[in-house]
Amino acid sequence: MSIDKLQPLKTAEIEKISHLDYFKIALSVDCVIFGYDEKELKILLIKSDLKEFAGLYSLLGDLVRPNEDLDSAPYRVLLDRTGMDDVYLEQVHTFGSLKRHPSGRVITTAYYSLIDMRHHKIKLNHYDLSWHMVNDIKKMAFDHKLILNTCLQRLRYQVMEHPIVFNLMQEKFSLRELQEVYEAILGIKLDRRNFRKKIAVKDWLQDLDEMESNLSHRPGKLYALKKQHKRKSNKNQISG
Amino acid sequence: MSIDKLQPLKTAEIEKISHLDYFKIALSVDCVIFGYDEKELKILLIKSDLKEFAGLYSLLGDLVRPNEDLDSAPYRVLLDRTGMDDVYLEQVHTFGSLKRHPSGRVITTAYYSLIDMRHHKIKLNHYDLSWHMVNDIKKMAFDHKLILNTCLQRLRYQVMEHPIVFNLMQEKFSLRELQEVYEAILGIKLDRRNFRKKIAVKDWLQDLDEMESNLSHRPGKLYALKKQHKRKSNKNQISG
DNA sequence: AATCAATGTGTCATAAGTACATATTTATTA
DNA sequence: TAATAAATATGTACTTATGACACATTGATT
Repeated sequence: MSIDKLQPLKTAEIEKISHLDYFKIALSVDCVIFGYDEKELKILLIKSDLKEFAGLYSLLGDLVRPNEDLDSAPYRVLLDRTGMDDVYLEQVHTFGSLKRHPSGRVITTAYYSLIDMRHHKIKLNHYDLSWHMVNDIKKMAFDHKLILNTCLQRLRYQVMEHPIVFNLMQEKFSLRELQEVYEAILGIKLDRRNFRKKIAVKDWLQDLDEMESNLSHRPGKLYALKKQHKRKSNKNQISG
Repeated sequence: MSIDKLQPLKTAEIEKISHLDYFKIALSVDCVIFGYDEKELKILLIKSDLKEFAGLYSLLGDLVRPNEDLDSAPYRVLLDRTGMDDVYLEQVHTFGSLKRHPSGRVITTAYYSLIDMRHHKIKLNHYDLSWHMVNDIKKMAFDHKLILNTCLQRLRYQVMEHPIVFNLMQEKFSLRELQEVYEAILGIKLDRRNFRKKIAVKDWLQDLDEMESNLSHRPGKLYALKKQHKRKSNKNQISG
């Protein structure tokens, strides 16, 4: 069930539960799913089917089920929509202004995720899903543009602190490719020499003693994320 | 109505609303209210009245009302409990594991706040409220120790980036007093000379050309937070 | 006048950040 | 096969931030 499909409550239904005043609020999760392709940061969106938001896209979300942990809900959404279950996911913020959802009182917790698009072109058509360039997005359904901005801000902060960009990369990559991902995320050009110094200090990379191939210029060395940093899923982080 | 007082739903009631499956989850806010006194970081707590947590303390929280913004709820809680309405408040994380509340499915969004204890000793007795040394707290009701830790971590991070400690201070203060607050929050001793350098760079302080008095040693200069940084309340930040 | 207890300040060494240029390697093509 | 194009790989000098550390000064107390 998609949040988009949640219809306004009929008065009778509201009456029925009004003695349980505090169970009138529904809770959802929304996933800001970042991908990377053709040197651009992308985001996975679904066409909104609410008439209020005709033609607009919204984040992938769903109502939290009464019998599931909040932090499990976005994993379920991602599994359903992308078929992936070993993704990086981080809770960012909870959005709960009264008027944010036209169909009723829905508070949503936003998560962001990084996934390697090349491995998951699979289920897209099932659901009207599509990838969009983050930079091109002007307007979205609900308050989803705000949610996107908040998550992007968090991603930009996290990206230099933790080895998370590697969720967007193939197993083997050159330093140029890595730099291009950083540039796409941060939205700025980086100096190649300083970038390499910064990455070298972090000690995240394993030199594979292999080279790129099939390029029309000098190939670069290939690297992989060191094993000890490969915990793509963080299902077992703080949660309560 | 306090969350503590939320009783387990009787089966009949659950039946009545079961067709509205997704309105079975209640949403609350919990406030981690930091104070500072006698060179110690304190936190404002209330005695839990749930038998499951007899003798334990819990955070100040309440259910979010169907007609209030999520981000307004902690302001209401603080106003009710402390009489303050111009406090610093920041949303930190939402906790939603299935088993976190013994009385039913309650998901809670945690906020932290910094308030100057000296101005708000007022309403404490009304509510069984009391200040506790953060360092002494071993066990709390619900998952509130986890929430406290998460908020403390966030506070420690924020404190060097933004001029928020001043919410714990009187209008006029010496650099020594300021350093003591930082030490209490961070839980470490700081070098006086390096601390002063760091603060000087931030350009937060107004030199008042006044001195401390009534000390049995050399008095220090008094400072105040510069006007442009005095936005104690951040009610109008991101929210959606 | 001497002592106590704190304030106020500066330097040096190290680490991190930034701007910037040259030699090297491979594929291409003339 | 030699020259060219396009990218890789790398180092230095400058600036800024961080951390360790010591001494002179002020005001209250004895």
